[in-house]
Amino acid sequence: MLTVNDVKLTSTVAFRMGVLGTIVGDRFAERLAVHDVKPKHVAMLSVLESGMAASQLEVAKIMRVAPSLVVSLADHLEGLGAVRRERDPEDRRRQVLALTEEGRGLLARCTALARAMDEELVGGLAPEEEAGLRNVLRRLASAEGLPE
Amino acid sequence: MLTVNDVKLTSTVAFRMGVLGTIVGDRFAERLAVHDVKPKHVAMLSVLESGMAASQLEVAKIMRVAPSLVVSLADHLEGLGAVRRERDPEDRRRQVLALTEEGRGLLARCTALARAMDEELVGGLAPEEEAGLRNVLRRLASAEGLPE
DNA sequence: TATTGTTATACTCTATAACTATA
DNA sequence: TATAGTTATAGAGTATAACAATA
Repeated sequence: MLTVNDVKLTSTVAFRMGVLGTIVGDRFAERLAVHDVKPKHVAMLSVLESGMAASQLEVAKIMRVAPSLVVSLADHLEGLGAVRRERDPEDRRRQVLALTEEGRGLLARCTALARAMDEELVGGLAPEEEAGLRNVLRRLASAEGLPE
Repeated sequence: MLTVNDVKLTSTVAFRMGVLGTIVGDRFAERLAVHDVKPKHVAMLSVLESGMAASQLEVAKIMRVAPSLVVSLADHLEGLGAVRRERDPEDRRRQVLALTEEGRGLLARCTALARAMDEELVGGLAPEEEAGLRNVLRRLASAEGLPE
């Protein structure tokens, strides 16, 4: 082959997803600030709501973060009244995290913020383009072993 | 309305793009390590290659990072022989960053890594799904004012 | 004075390691 | 001894502020 590879870095899926992910994540974080939470706090609420994990160590594994980070996330959410820590009577080492009614409301409010961002993000797309994007994101998330 | 909003946070475009962007970005960073660079270094090479910016302050604006960060990125790339700093004779305050041949080669090798990741990422998609994804990512990037 | 680049400093996020309580 | 959680510490990444050189 005599032709050269002139694909630009910035047009690769990997580079664009990384950059757009950072921008979208930062913007989500800014908006979450009114509720005094960060994306990882909301991710934790979501994990608890799904019932996929209850103890802090289980939550850490699902979220792919260090157990020590779960401690501080849970501390903050507990301070907001969004979660309660309950000792497992069968194994008193385990702290079972329980979503409170306040926590469910907080999750709903944060989800509403994400949906509002979605409208801004995909508002300029044709319906079939939006459907295609959602479908592909769902499949990529699934391929990465992410929940839902 | 009596129905409740039961859209899940994890299925929003905003949340998924943020999470997938982090995963993809981290993976790209891991692979770039063999070339002793990080994503921002490669982004800078790409900006220089595009000719959209030359002075460090211009590069900082295009990349949306602090000027002080451009200093350390340029220091590192200069150490690798990928860029040269040249004082602008017309305004000796300006450091014009010039991509070297070595820098072009480095950019090409890093772009090849991104393309290899693309194949893994979209390999499971149908051709029209992949085309749709690339099209949508290009439009979202454009809407965010990103280059290319 | 204003601007470009640099250096010094501090802050955020998160992981690793040491430690406590329970098993 | 091993495990769940916690606390202490450290590192990466990046911004802000102070500074130097030039305009």
